[in-house]
Amino acid sequence: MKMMDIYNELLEKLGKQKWWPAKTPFEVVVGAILTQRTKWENVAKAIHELKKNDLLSPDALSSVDKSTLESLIKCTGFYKQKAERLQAVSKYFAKNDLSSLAEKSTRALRNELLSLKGIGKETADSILLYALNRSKFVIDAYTVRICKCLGISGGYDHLQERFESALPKDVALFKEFHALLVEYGKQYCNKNRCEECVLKC
DNA sequence: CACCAGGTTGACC
DNA sequence: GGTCAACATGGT
Repeated sequence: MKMMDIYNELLEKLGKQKWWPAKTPFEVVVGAILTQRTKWENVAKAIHELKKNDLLSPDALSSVDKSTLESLIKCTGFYKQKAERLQAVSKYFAKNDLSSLAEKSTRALRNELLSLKGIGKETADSILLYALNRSKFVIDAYTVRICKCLGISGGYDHLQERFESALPKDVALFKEFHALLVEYGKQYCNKNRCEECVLKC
């Protein structure tokens, strides 16, 4: 099955997902950290709390009292390390505004993001794709599961290379495809009901 | 009560 | 190179 066929199957079944649900690039960054191993529903609550307290900017978030931040994001779990990571990442985005980031290569940006504590490959690529509009394909746990069902095995780098080399370098396509994989995974790839899979796994 | 959720890290082999 | 527990809350 070709990558584009998989995309079209998912799109037909689920419709456009229109990710990422965020108003600003920095909101994507915050969401990307908070959603690690956490349901989006809880992340949305936390982001709402941050907005209510005018903390959804790099300057505000990096200078807010840490225990205050912890209490606001508690519902996302791992709240102590996430508070620390959010502040480290906020300092980076306070120092490097969007126009200065726009001048860097995707490779350089990715390495800088990966050097920050709390940003691994998936979070870095989510930020690159959904906040900075770079054509990096995001691989998550659902993508790995679905690919395994389809007979495509391998780790993060291998799968990412498979998607990126098989697809046109279209940012909108990358965004929608990843969103579809996650949504499909949530609905059909929970351990007990693989049989409803339209991908014939 | 057990298990999972849009991962990352550091320790250990 | 790979594997593994720890991180913590909230929902089913």
